Amino acid sequence: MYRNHNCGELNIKNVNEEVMLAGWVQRIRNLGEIQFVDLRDEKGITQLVISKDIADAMKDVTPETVISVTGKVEERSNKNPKMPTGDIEIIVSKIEVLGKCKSTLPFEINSEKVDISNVREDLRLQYRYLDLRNEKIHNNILLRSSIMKSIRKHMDELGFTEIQTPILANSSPEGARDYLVPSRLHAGKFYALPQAPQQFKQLLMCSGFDKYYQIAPCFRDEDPRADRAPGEFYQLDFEMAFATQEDVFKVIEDVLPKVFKEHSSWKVDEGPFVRIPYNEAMEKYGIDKPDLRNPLIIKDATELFANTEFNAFKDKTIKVIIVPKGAEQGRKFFDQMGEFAVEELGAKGLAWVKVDEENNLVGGIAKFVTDEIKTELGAKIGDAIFFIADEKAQAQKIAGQVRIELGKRLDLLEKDVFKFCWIVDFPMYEYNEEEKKIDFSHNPFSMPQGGLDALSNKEPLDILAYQYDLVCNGYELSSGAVRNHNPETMVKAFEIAGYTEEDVKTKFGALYTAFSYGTPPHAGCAPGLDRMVMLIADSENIREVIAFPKNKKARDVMMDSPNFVTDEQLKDVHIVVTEEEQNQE
RNA sequence: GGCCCGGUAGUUCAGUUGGUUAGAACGCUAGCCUGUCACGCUAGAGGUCGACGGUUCGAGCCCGUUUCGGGUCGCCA
Repeated sequence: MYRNHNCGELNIKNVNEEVMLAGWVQRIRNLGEIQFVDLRDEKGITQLVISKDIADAMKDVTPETVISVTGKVEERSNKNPKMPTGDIEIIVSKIEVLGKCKSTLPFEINSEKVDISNVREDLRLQYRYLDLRNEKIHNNILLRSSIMKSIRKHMDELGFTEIQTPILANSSPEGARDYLVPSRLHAGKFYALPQAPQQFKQLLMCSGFDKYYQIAPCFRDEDPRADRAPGEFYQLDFEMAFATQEDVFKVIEDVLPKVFKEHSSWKVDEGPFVRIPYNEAMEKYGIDKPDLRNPLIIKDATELFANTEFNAFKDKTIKVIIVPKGAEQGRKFFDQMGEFAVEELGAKGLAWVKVDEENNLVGGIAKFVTDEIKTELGAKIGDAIFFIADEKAQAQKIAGQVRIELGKRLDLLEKDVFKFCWIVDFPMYEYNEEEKKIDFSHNPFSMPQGGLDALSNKEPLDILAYQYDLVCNGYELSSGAVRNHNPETMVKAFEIAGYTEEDVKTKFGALYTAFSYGTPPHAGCAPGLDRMVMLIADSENIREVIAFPKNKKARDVMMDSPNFVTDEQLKDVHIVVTEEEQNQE
């Protein structure tokens, strides 16, 4: 009816065939007696030739108009080697306009003159259906589909069962803010969209499903970031019965390298991935999601400066970053790094020295750095050394950010490679300075290392958890844990964070009760799908890999959502909106 | 919620110390053009300079408020 070929498949072998093509007009080159039209569909572009005698049919045809054409395939006299279909063209005999297009578009589509990523993002999101015609972003969505297929294939091969869990779920007191859904049948009560299928998947373990997975939608009402989607996102959520941390690692180390390799030409780390204990990560990288493409490593020099004369270093934790060939940099570079550290990071300063060609310490704070210190740190001829002095946690954090910035400014990152690592042994608890109490540092359902015994006998802040993060190129791809499947241990773990047994029963009743009916030890993980696609697509903006993303304020500017609803609808769900609230818009 | 950056033609941007009628490129419209493929040439249309208020003889530009958008910190078990 509309077409018998797509726009990407005709070639020299089809010459003389009578064909029908349909698609979008990408460009019209009108030379008077003859017009050339680039016709585009998802599969490619084919050049049409419109002669003077049917030029009338082009009257309503503007770029992005949808047409169907009939014509004969001919070999081109001027071939275009840049196009897959560049050997042929279609001598058009008939044009049918299937969908007219306004002559002025909100932005140029598939223009080689304008980079779409420079166009205002809110405009692109308002006309997302047009934006998705752009090849680059269109391909991101196709890539995402292909990645999901690949994930399902490899998870199935490992014996996982895909199970869907409810979207209308319950509010959970810990963690992110919930998206609430008012109940019509139960006045005053609310569902919540799941922040993750956490409790459901643990219950599936109790039910005897051996290996569960799902590409699961998750909803969190928190502010977004460039790498964090507003409102909703997807995870490859999985959980395994009778499994240890290592069993979970093996699954990831099998599936992810395959998925990445199938979709990228970059080098991909093979399993087993590097394991870095949380404390070591904070020491060496100053962050719990280190980018291992960056070769710089933070060293500790607190002991070496124990008797220093330099006031800024007295009684401080001293962190050191040695930059090979850093001595080549001029004064300006060191000044700008210092400016960055002070202004952006809140550092008190950023001290530095160079090791010159005679192996002497010069510049910066050279007079406070002894040769002994230089030797102990392993600094060599041509190195620059940066020093960060502060309270321990702050010094780690600042050094971590300085390390990242040095990597950027000196272009030190290894190219075209995906480097994975596991951050393991997260602390179970952390101290909440504001509320002066102990909080779960990560996931309250994690198994503490040492179990009930550790909870009963160790300092809470010293207890580690079987809790791990998967990191790729500086992005946190996933959290995961061996779960706490013992009701007694669960109650004790929550007790330390200030919850009573009654709280646990009320808030996590199903899980608590289920665990008393025979639940296997289980463990799992949930890599973020959007971030995976973003990494593979080599994009720095997560909205570029989501078909219809919300903006920074969690609004869908295309559908104009969220929005007011009718009084009838409100009445149904027993909600009263005050005038004041309505006027705020 | 804090901090930073931005809003000028359909799009991307320029706009000097505050001083004629606010410009460029691309796009759009019209005309010319038979081998283009980022076609070319000629002409034209297109602006509440985000909004409001202030300073000034005079504001796109300075000041204040506000709004919209992005980045980041908080937040994200």
